[in-house]
Amino acid sequence: MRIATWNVASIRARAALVVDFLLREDIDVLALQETKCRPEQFPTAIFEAAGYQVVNHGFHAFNGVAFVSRHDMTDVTFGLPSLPGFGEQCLPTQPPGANGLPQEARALGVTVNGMRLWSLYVPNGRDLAHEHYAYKLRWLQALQQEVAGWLEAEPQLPLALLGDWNVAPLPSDMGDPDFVEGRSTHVSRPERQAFAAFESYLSDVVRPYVPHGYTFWEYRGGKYQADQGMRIDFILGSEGFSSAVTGAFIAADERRERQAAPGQKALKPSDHVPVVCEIAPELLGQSWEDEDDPMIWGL
DNA sequence: ATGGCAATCTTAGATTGA
Repeated sequence: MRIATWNVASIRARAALVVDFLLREDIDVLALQETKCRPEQFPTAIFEAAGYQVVNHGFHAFNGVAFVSRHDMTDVTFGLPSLPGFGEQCLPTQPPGANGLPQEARALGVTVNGMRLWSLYVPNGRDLAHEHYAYKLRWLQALQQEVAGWLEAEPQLPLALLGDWNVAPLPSDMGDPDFVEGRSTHVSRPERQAFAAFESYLSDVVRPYVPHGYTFWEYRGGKYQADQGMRIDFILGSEGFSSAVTGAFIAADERRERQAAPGQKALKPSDHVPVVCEIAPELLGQSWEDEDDPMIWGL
């Protein structure tokens, strides 16, 4: 089965493109970020008509995370109280985060076929001197501590964190000349250290299959045409998840501009593209620790 | 070159994104 993540930059503007992608690439479960809508505004019917169930989390026209899945989703978790919030004042529907500021719709958890999956939209940070940057680092640290706790309690858990991490972990992940180490977000040492902290428990399940490739290209300045992108969307898996991954790809073609059909509105692409991994469900929950079992060699 | 592109709501200029 195929599991994917995609920052769609508005699900209402992109629903037809997303459904087309799901069917064309035979995707079973898709984690979405930047849905940019409240739950009742989500275009659920178009996904259900295509055979997908929908779970989504959003407070207003910013942020927003969701899952669409061909398989049943259980244990739906809307956000994590340990994560900090951001902004001025909570809406009536919006609980406070760990710091008392409004919790944002950036984390959604579901369980599918025994896999624990999270759709995550990491704050972008805006600028190294902006309070949003400090929020980003605190948010990542709080999430990492949650993950550590989950895996200490259940080391074999097939867990995957899918989403827009807004960090380019390696120098080769940053191809946008406007982003410079020491001056820009996404490439700073604290952000890269915050990302690396997850790799004590999880591994990037796509990198082994796609050593180089971007997942985002800025709309402005012809950056896609110049291939000045960045790799900031990742699927990080626990051992119990990673050991079931049999392939992966980045659907970079989804960043292309498409011709509008005659009389139709043009379908503009998201500035992010989908990241996909292939899972062999029968391998889920295995771990290197299983290799401690006695084995007979060379007979 | 502090622009440029896209989506949203406070509809026409501000805000957010990365």
